Amino acid sequence: MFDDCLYFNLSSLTRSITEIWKTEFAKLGLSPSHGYLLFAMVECRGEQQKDYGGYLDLDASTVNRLIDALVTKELVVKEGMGRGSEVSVTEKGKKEYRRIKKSMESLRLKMSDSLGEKRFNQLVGDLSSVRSVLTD
Amino acid sequence: MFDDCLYFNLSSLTRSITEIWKTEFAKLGLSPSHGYLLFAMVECRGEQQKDYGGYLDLDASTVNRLIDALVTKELVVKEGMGRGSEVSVTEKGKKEYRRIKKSMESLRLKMSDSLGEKRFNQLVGDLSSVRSVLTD
DNA sequence: GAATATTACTTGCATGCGCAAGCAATCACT
DNA sequence: AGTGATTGCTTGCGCATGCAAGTAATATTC
Repeated sequence: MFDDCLYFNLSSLTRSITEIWKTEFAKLGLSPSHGYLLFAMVECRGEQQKDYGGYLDLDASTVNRLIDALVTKELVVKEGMGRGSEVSVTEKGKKEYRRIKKSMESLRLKMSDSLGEKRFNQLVGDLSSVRSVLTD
Repeated sequence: MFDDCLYFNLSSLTRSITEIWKTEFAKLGLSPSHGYLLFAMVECRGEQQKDYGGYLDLDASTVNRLIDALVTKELVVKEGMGRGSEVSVTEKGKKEYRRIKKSMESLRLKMSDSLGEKRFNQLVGDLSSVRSVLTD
């Protein structure tokens, strides 16, 4: 009924894909968001919380809570509170990063297998292009 | 950083698009989900709750709660509870349906304008095709 | 037609996210 | 340096959604 509808297709597909990502990341005891954030923290260490919000396109408050969860899991440490605070990735966190990277690669492979390389690339390209049009 | 990542692009774009849809539907005092459900209820009246779950790709419990919200807004009525219950759209609901339809058309136009007809169609086609591959 | 199995709706709980308001640190201007 | 503005982190709240367990209606089997 809504097969031609952008909103419906996007919402529905996102739920499916999120489910796949969740299952893969559950092996690491993380949600996808937590994994992506930790990944970003390792790749660009020393950034402020708000910068991660930019990379992940998430609200600052969401990033803040994700970080607190990573602290609880001892994957990162946070020194101080509020504006002055600093976060850094622990050794445990760095190990987790490598697993996260593998999970991401494995997911990419899995999707590219099940959709076909061409369709996969087409989709990601489209999404990225539309995203950049909308965030002008 | 995640520009080539399916999950990131999908999640992020869905948040943007949902925002646009929310803004449009807010004019009707509805959320997109409520609007889409009401739309479906008018187009296929007499279905059971679970069928709408199929059309909208939503869990039965979610549909149930959406319906209860529509009842509160007096857009539909529900007779009975539990398995035997029947839902039907009120006159008020049918009027709302026409506005919803207009909103959907207006959004389609808006997106097709800002993305370009070609890119818009490409994206919707891709999403739909990928969705059908994944729900085999 | 009575017992059992299946199905459909409900409800409680959890997760992910944003917004708005609060608070605290830093900056800018004088 | 002092005052006010800005910025960045925090927290409370609300919304959308799913899953799991409960309940009640219907179907199936004998």
